[in-house]
Amino acid sequence: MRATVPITVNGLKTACSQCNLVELCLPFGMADSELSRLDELVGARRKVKRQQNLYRAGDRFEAIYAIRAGSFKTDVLLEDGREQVTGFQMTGEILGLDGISTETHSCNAVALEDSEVCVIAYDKLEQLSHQIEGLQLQFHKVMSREIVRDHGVMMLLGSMRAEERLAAFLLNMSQRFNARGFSSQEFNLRMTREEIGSYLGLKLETVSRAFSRFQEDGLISVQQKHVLLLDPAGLKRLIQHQQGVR
Amino acid sequence: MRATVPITVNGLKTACSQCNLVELCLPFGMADSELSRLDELVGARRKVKRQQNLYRAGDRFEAIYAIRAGSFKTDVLLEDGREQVTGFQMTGEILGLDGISTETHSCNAVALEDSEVCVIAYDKLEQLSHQIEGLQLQFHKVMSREIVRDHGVMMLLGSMRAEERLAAFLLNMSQRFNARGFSSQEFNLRMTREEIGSYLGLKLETVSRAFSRFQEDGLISVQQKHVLLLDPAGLKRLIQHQQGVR
DNA sequence: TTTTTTGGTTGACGTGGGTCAACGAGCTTG
DNA sequence: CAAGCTCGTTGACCCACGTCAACCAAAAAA
Repeated sequence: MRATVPITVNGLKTACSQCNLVELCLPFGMADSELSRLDELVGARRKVKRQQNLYRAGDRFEAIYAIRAGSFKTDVLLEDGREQVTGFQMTGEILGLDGISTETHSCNAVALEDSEVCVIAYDKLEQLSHQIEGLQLQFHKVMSREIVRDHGVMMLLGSMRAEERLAAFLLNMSQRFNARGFSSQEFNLRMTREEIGSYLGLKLETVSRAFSRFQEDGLISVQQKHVLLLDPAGLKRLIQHQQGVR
Repeated sequence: MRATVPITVNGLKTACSQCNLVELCLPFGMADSELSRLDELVGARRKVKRQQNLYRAGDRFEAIYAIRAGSFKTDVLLEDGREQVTGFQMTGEILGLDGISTETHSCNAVALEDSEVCVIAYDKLEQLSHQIEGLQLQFHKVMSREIVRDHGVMMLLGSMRAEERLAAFLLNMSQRFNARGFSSQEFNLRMTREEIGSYLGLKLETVSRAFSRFQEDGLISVQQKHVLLLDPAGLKRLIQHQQGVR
């Protein structure tokens, strides 16, 4: 079998070996020799405009997606209309893993801004995992990381008070922006207060008040979606020393 | 390579092909021809007494575990002592997936009763997944199912009120007992009110009060850990129609 | 530019569930 | 079988966060 370099709709090569996100994405930690073989994995890129769905709960599962540009939220809806945001995803992160188990997506993925993803056909991934030593392990690590992340969110939702939740959220965003070469102290959130609230199990008013409180206390400076972390250590202390409600 | 039948400490064969839990466990859905090859996967069984740890956060990750008998809880601890139970596991379910990502376990697994697990060396699983067609897919499905389950817990913690959470918990237990050939209406819980509370993001008093309320309303009959679901449909309605707090 | 819409902030007030405390029922251990 | 546990139940009280509502800023539309 020969690896062919796939061509996308917009005529750009979608080669993992040439992507600057390797460090963050599925191929992380793979040997160069293996990496070049990966190029046949990514079929095409797909653009998703702000507010559009990459996939919806109920859609047949066929591929997973690596975010090349932009960001997403995933959420679950209850029959009665209640929404729970289950995560926010940034470049290099993988979307769609929820679909493997039942071959049907179980949540919605919505672009928070105009974004672009690499489409990774799942059957091809399965095949290549059999052949490329490192790919299987990496993929397992990606899934496992998602499980660990989810446990962190459960901790947050189950055992922390409002301000602790927001502090944890801000520190997490900071760390992820930093990993992508952006400032860890200053960044623009892509989601609304309501979406943050849904993720943190709080109402938007509570999120807004917590932001204001942090600003009063000199921990951060906020203006709409623009956040400046003035005292990250202070935020960390907030999480560790404050005793929980539950 | 020849498959050898491994012998455990207690002299019993640990063969997936002869295990009555195949329907629920990792081998689910695999062809008979593939199944027999699986027997070399399970190294040994390990007994874990009530209250003992199968593994702890920080332990080096080497194996995943399939529950042969008994049940477990997994939890995460915060520096300040707060505990969040992230799940309860029953026979046929897989423990330890959290360890793959960092090669270190990120949570604790504690037996809720005297239990026994099949030890599946992870490196062997990786190898065999390369060779056995169906094993890789099944393993991916198991991990994906865990992710979907976690999203369900987030929904519960983030968007439901106390009674809804307990109703969802009871229905989930009921369904899982049923899948194991036990009554879906009558069962004995293995965990304390405090552990249920930690899982549901509630205090034990709140859990206890919700149990009492359900009994008053004729939805269930409880006596300590013994539960009888008198009106499962009523519990379901409670989740769907009650409007959430958040 | 003005108008409209969407998102964010803030205040006043209400309540679900947390806190604290007493008590009782099973289990275990001597 | 008493003594000491652990676990579960229930009541009284309280507070963190939800609810409702007014208002403002930014962004989008006209």
